[in-house]
Amino acid sequence: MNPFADQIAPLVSGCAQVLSEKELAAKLALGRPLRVKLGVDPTSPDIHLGHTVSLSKLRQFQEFGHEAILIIGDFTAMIGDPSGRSATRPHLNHEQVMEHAKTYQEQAFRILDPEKTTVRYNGEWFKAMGFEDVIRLNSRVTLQQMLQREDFRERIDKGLPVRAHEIQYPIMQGWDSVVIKADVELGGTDQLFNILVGRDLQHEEGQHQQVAMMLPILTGLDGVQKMSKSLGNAVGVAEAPGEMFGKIMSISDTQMTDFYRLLLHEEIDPTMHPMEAKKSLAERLTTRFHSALLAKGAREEFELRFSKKDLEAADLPSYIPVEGLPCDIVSLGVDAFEKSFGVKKSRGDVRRLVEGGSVSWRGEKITDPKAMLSLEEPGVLKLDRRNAVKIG
RNA sequence: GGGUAGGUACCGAAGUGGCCAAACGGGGCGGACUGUAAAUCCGCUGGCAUCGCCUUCAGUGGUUCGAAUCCACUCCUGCCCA
Repeated sequence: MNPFADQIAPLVSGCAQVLSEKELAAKLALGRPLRVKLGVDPTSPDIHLGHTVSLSKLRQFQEFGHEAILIIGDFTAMIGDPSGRSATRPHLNHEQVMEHAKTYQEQAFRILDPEKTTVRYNGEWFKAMGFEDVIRLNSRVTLQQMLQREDFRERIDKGLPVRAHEIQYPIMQGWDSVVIKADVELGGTDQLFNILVGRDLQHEEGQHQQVAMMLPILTGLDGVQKMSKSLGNAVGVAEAPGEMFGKIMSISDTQMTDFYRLLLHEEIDPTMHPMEAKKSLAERLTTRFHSALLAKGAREEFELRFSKKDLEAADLPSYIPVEGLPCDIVSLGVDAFEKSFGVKKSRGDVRRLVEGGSVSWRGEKITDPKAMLSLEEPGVLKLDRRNAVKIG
């Protein structure tokens, strides 16, 4: 009896596209564990919720007894995946990439089972290739194929540069599949092109072609672009419970549908108030990456601070001004941002916050940037929407 | 290699000798309203300081009382030709 035969439905569920289901069924019918590839490029040090969509699918394969191969693209990260990009990515050196790779792998294991995961760095084989090998590899694809990509086309139409190394990216990602003899490759829908190149190259090498399984792309906090750390719209899996909860609370109602589907694999209860549904979403996701206890705490803290607006009772960082600092509101604000939140603000930034009416001391709004605070009494200094500190 | 069009703040884009820290739009931030939602309205969006000062319009040097704007050279990009 083939242990994998009836896995097709659950494996395909949640995918945006599978090329093809028939091939997947055929592979499962072989009765052996499949080699399932997922590649991640450590272009930033953190994994975010967007990554977890495909990581979870890989996890599912693992649980079904297949072999999960996580490719850390230490070489490809230096080029940067051009998928969906309207500009060349900034070049990262190998040292930076390896630095990121460490935390990346650790964070990926918050979703994957480390025991059952094979981790491979693609520098392992790319570093060993000589120029001759590169040429040989390049001769397998045509320029026209590479230029079919929408993102390149768009750049060409707009007169923006497409650099020669960028077209190497899909070839490299494809070669990864050849090296590890992948049966299946997972990726976001934006990976379709890259994954198909993998199929072509496998075919050229006389291998069976991998099945492409594309997962939907999660939109970031801006509700427009895909979640990405470099776009500043991401929720990192390693973020503190409070941060995570708060960020999820800021998504729009329309986006919630996707978050529910892609991250919880369910539909929103239509009878639920949207805000309640969002709190529940935030709490469940925070539980997933931290714990039920911390998630509950984050929720309570959130309600206290933002719903009841009770800053006094909230658990705020306490702040002690540096010795000899003048007690005018701007100096204090700049120092507090830096000390308590690690955020560097210019005096102008803080002055604008004051003038904009976002700063308050002991519950009283301060709009005069020249105001002096007497710090004799303890109290709460509210700096902006989400940052406040306790003094004294 | 030749021709040609360009390089302005986070992005797009005006400005082509003084009124330019630089129009306008987007984005971002803040406020009001809310549910840290959406929509809407208002304000802010180089740095430091009380008029004011300082650093910015690819880079370097120059012309000028005065340059983002003119000149020279350099670097970078697109397009056309070879």
